[in-house]
Amino acid sequence: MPERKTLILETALQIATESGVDAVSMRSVASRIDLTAMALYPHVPSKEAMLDGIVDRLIARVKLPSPEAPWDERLAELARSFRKVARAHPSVVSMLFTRPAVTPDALRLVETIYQALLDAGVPDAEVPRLERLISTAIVGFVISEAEGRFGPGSATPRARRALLPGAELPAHHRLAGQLDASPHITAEFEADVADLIELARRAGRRRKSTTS
Amino acid sequence: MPERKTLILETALQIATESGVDAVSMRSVASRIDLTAMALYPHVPSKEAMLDGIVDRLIARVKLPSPEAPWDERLAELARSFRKVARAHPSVVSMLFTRPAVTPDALRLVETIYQALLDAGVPDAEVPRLERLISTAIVGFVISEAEGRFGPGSATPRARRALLPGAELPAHHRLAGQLDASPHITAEFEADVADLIELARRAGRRRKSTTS
DNA sequence: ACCTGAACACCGTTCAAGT
DNA sequence: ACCTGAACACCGTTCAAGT
Repeated sequence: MPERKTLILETALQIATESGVDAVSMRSVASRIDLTAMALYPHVPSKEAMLDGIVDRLIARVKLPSPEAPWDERLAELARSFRKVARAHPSVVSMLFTRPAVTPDALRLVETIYQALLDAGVPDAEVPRLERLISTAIVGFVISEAEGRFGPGSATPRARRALLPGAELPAHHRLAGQLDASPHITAEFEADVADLIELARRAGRRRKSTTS
Repeated sequence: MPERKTLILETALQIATESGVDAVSMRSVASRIDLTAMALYPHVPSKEAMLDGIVDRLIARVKLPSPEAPWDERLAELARSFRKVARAHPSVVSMLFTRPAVTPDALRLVETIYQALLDAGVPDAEVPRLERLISTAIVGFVISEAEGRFGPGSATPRARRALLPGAELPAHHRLAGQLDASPHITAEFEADVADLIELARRAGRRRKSTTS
């Protein structure tokens, strides 16, 4: 019987991907599978639940890294495949913080990160915090990318600077050269991932040096 | 003439804070200041613009740190005062990623971070990326906190684990003791901020060791 | 210029009715 | 059990009309 529910949620994900989350309505989803809006209610109790379900379907698409790889490679691979899924469904990504999925698939993602951090030698007491920091930074990056928060966006860096007198923005002006160049976003993602892995590595080393 | 616009946006922020973003409508905002919904349009071109404006008003509340403090203290203070504002308006916080403010106040926040990173000795070429990483992690934390993504939330850690057979979740079970204890969220925030500052410090040292 | 009230084309959801 | 169609109480926004 979960077949019907999955069909509804996949249809909702499809509409969100094509036309944005705002285009998802009980009526629009129902009509695509030749039903009326009210026919959805036995399977999905509310629109809120439908939006939660869209996020679930997105999470389910993320590929887990091979458990044989070294811990830092596992973290990097997970981050990359997460970003890949996100880039395929940009308008859905903004719901990742506000509708945290509590599903087996979501749990497996967290388990993968916990395991990597343990293998890095991070003390048990620090693992949950580091998992939250890393996943928050990765999800935040991916949302920012999807929403165009990076890149010029609506206002070019130059136009932005013009909002305030130059005297108030010495750092912006010193960095004008960097800011006006459009950033290589994949390189930036890799550098962020490397920095986060470095934090984990340091947390692992701290333990070892205390232990030995 | 911007008085009227500010009144409208502050009213919208007030309603969002009291009753959630969903309670903000052209009609609800207008009626609180004894107008009809249509009377808002000369000042706010659309509801989307009104939601953008709510975020602007939130950003405007963030206190900047004293420029005399050491760079790492400035970063930590900015993060803390940002979190303080966010905690006072939890339901508004989720819009921070999706509606990035492009206003003088928002610009001053970024300028403060740029300046701190430059003072830390971070090479010009790395400052924009580190600013984005730090602000993404901080905003992500604050959204997660506001949305209850940390803390037990809807499903307790124990209930979460029950979604999958134990054999699939060795790390979760090893960490059960940590996970079942409710995290001290302010301490976690401080630890995250310290880790992010540490990344900046290392980026600064890397430069110095190359230079000398 | 600023505001109103009616109207339009949507919503999510409830409910009585059908098969 | 599953689905429908009408209805309710909302939306954002347009438009003609008022002052």
